[in-house]
Amino acid sequence: MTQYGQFCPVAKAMELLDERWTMLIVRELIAGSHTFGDLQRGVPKMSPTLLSTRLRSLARAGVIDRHEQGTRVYYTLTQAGRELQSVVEAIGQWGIRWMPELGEEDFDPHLLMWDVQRNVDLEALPPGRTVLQFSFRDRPSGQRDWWLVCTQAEVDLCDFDPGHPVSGRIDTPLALFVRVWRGDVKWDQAFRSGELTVDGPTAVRRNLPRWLTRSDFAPVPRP
Amino acid sequence: MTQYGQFCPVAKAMELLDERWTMLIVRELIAGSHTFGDLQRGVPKMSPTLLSTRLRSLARAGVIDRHEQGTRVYYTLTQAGRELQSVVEAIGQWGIRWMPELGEEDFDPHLLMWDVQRNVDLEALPPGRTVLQFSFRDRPSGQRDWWLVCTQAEVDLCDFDPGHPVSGRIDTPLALFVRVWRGDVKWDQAFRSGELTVDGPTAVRRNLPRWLTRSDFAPVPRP
DNA sequence: CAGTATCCATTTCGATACTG
DNA sequence: CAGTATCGAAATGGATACTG
Repeated sequence: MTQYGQFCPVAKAMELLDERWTMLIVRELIAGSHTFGDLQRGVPKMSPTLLSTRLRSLARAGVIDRHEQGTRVYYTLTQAGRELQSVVEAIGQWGIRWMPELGEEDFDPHLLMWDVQRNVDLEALPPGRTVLQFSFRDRPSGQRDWWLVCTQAEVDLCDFDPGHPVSGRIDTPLALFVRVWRGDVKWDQAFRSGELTVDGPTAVRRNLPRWLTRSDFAPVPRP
Repeated sequence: MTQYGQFCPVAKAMELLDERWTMLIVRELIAGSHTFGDLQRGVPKMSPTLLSTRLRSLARAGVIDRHEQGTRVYYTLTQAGRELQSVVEAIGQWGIRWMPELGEEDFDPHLLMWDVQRNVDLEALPPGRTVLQFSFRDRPSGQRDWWLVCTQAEVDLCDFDPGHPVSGRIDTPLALFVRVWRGDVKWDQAFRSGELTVDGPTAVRRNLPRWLTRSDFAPVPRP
C-alpha cells in the first residue's frame, strides 16, 4: 500500500481501498462469501497469490477477520468492513449510471451464473425441485449451457447436465442476459425483442423474473 | 486503466476510480479547485506529469470537462463528476472512522493551511481585515509560520510575514492542529491541554473556532 | 481445499528538466 | 501558468507450479 502523505480521511481510506481488486473482494464478502474458494469464484481473474496478499492487507487494516474452524478457514467482515457497504453501494450506483459501456471481456458467463445462483429468490419458487437451464447461444460449448438446480433450501449451479427434468430453458445471447441482470434492459424488452426466449410451461415463463432476481444495482435510475 | 473483465458496476467504476490519486483529484474538484495550479496544491506530492495523465483519464471517462478561456485552462466536473460526491463522502466518512492512525509523513503544514484557507467562514469574521498567524512550533522555519489575511471578500495565505498587524496568533504542534481540523480532538480539549494557545484579544480567542471551520468530516461520529 | 513459491514482463511512478 | 519530455528505479502483478 503506497502512502499519499495526506491527513485527509479520503486519502487515508484510499491508501487501502485503491489497491487493485480490493473493493471487489469487499463486494464479495458483503455478498456473503466467506472462504478462499468462494472469494476466488467472485474474482476468477485474480491469481491466488494476489488474493492471498489482499486478504492479508484487509485483515491488517482491520476490515476482515481470518479464523480457522477445524480444517476450514473463514473470512468475515469486522464492523469496519461491514461499514464499507455504504462505500460499495455508492460506487456501484455511480458505476451503473456512468460506466454503462461493457467490453467483450466483461461478459463472463461463469461470473454471471455465480451471481445469478446466489441471488435466486428461494421463497418465490414453487414447492419441490425447479431446474432452470441457460443456453448462451453465442458462446462456445463449455460456456454455453448451465443448470440451476433449485430447492427451497439451496441452489446448485452446474456446467453439465445434472440429469433432472428441466422446468424451463432460457435461450439468449450472453450480452443480453447480462444487460437484463444489470437492469440495463427490462425482462419485457428482452422477451419482446425475441432474442431471449424461455421454453417451458406458461407458469415458468411468467414467474421466471421473480425467481431470478437481478443485480442489486438494477433498480438504480439511469441518467 | 487496467480492466477487471467483470460486468459488475462496482468493477467498472473501480477501473477508473482505483487508479492512484484519482479520488483525491476528484475531491479537489469537489472542493472547488478548477485550475491545474490549484489542483496541484491539493496533491503536492504528485508530479505534474501524472496529474496531467489523470486529468486526461477523467476527461475521457466523462467525469470532467477541460476548457480553455482565453489563455487560462479550467477543469470542471460534469454531471457524472458531481455525482461522485456521494462516493467521496462515503469514503471520507469511513476513513475518518476506521483509518484514524496518521504517520509522520501525513502531517504536511502546506496542505493543512491550503485546506484551512479555503474553508475560512468569511461571514463569521468581523468587518475589516483579520490577520491570523499560525506557528507550528515543532516545525523547522519555512514550515513553521503562516499567515491568513482575511477580508469579507477573500482569504490570502502567506508563508512570510505580510506586514499587517496580527489579530491573533495560534501556537501549536502541527499534529495537534491537524487533529483539531479533522475533528479527532475538540477545540476545547486542545485549549485545555495547554498545547494549543491563542495570543490575542479575548474576542479573537473566543471566536476563532467559528472562523476556522474544520474538515467536512470532523462531525462524523467515531466508533 | 487453502493457500505459497518463484520468476520475470510490464507497468507505474518519481525526479528533474524543459517549453510555449 | 500549464503543462510535456525523458529516464531509470521500484513496484506490481500474471503465469505456473507446488505444498500440507
